[in-house]
Amino acid sequence: MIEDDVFKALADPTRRTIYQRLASGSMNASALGEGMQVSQPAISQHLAVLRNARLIREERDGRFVNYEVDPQGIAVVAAWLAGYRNYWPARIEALKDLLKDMDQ
Amino acid sequence: MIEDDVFKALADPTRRTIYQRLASGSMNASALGEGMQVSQPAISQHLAVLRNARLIREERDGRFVNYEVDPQGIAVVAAWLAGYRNYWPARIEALKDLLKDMDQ
DNA sequence: ATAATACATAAGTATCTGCTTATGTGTTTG
DNA sequence: CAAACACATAAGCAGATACTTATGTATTAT
Repeated sequence: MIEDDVFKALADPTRRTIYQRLASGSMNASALGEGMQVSQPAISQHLAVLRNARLIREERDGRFVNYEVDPQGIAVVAAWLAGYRNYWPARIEALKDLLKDMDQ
Repeated sequence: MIEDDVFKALADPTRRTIYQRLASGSMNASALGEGMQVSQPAISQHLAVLRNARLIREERDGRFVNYEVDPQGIAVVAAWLAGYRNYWPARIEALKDLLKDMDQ
């Protein structure tokens, strides 16, 4: 099930970091690895998990592989969340505050 | 980190089912277990994980423990998602369609 | 008081996960 | 062509996870 793949993919903090980086601009696998504390194969494996969940997609460019966000994956989260709309903080401002707090 | 707890908690399909049930009305642990394919201790353990992520909260009532949705947990997901607003399907109708598809 | 009920915790175990090093595949550069 | 590069895959392993059965702790019913 795709919903399961998406939530399992997002359960890992390293994958959420990768996703966040890609959301700020597509880049290749090596660029993604820079500054991260895991090996190249680990990044590659994480990318495979994210891709399988349709959270990202790839486009080969010679010996490079460019990765970018695939809206399909996050749409699953949005849809899931929409089912619990009653429980969201009512105002969007509250969300923005929460976001600010979460930037460490 | 609470974000990590939330996403890890939601990674398990049984826990998402429990959460869904609670979203449709608070109930005690035994009621939650009914119809599910896991043992009573398993349910209890899942509830502890959900509670630790602030996705649910409990209220003891004699020998019963009533569980209900805690908006704090899902607010974390909403906040996370808000950061990727660019990638959501633009119209809420698209979300509703997706939701319909996801009802098996 | 005794038994039953509601739930949590303990301990053990099979499976899953994320990581590593080693190696493979394809592409580009010198 | 040979070497370097970008990335994926294979294999192995330590730790996490989800489950089980057994037992513990309150609370309520008889």
